[in-house]
Amino acid sequence: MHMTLKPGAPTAPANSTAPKRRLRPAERRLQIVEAAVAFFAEAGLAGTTRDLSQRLGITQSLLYKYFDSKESLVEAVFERVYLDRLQPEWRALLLDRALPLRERMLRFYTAYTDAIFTYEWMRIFMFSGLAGAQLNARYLGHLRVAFLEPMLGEIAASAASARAPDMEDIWNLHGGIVYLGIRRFVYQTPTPDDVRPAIQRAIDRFLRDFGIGER
Amino acid sequence: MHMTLKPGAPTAPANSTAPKRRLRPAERRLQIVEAAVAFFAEAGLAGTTRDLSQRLGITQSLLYKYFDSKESLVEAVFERVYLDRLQPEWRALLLDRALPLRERMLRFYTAYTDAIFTYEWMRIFMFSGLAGAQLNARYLGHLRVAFLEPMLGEIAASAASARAPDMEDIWNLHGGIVYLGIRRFVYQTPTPDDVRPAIQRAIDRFLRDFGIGER
DNA sequence: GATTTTAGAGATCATTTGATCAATAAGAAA
DNA sequence: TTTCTTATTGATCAAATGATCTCTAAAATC
Repeated sequence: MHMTLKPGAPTAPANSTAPKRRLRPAERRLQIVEAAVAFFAEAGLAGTTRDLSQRLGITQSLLYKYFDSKESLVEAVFERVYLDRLQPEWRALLLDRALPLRERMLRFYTAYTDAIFTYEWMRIFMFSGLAGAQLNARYLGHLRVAFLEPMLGEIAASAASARAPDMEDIWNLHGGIVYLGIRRFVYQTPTPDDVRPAIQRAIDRFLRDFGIGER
Repeated sequence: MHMTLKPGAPTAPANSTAPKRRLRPAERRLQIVEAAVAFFAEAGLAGTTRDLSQRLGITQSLLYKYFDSKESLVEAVFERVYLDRLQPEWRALLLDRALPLRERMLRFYTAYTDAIFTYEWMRIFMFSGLAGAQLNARYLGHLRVAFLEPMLGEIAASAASARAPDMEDIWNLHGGIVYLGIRRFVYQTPTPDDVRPAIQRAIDRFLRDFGIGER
């Protein structure tokens, strides 16, 4: 018997509302990329072009009209998934001393987890990390410089106690929060529907430790 | 061009010290499983049997003398990787009130991260999680019942303040620590060589939050 | 040393899968 | 309506890959 260990095509109905019509290139391309995001998130980056095309209700060869290779399709998927997830204004939010630091961090992590706690993002990020894609390192570097380091600076500035956090403390806070998404979407283990209470407690715990009271 | 997105066989020298001799079945089987652990950790569970056999310096067909299918080989890999990682005595350690709680938690997480912060374990755990293997959920369930819930109980018992942690707080602590390994082995991003200081700070921060002083 | 057992190699099969290309028909242009 | 463009299909290729089978030679047994 010929067995493969890849997840393959999980029971996915071919687009049942099949108009079977010719689409304008731009539309079709977008449709393909969006389906590919969902498909690769589920099946992994080793998912086959045939399974993807079946899910779209188009022929496999049509994919090659829009992408030179599977690799370039995956690249388009990355672009689509990563693009515009990190909002530059979050930086201003974190630095806005008109707001209490706790409030700023709460808002930041609420917005951040709203953005990345999706089945597609979480899993594709993991898949690409495991595949050794440079993207992840760049993403985390950007995250650190644009948001986490400013956050660290603000906490240090507010810290009443002698102790101030270092970058590893920040990563610890960050990891504790992100782990919620990993449990939910990678390990597919039960997690609270609303993650905000857990996040709030994590942030409060963190700030309290550096002498920044809730009140 | 025929391109595949799988990591394939990363520049791995075929066992250069090739004695090329006949091994007794038990030895050969073990040799295969150990090589498979390293190989699948690197290439993912979709790595090919041919690449694995090449790395071992044996023929691909020989693998099938020892395993019915690739699937059963992967199962043997799981068994090898998961088996005996979690030491039952850690539970007794966590419950040993002769030791300060902080000390118990410190020792537990030192032992735990010593056990799982390896390239093989971290990556194979992620791969199998993404592949939808039930194993991960079972593992985490076991971890929770055997260690994390006892830990939660001990913290609640020691908590001076009115507030006591709930399971999500424990997962937050746990996630913050495990994230170190994810950064190192999955995202392959720089992390401190010695993780103990960061772990110590995370534990102290946690305990302090529930009124359990270091001193 | 002769005989038997079986670990291992090598060839090969059947699918799978990324990719290509000529033929077709849907829709726009005339 | 007719003509033209091109999105889409269907057939096909070549390489990759899990699996099987026969044969050989190393080691165990006598």
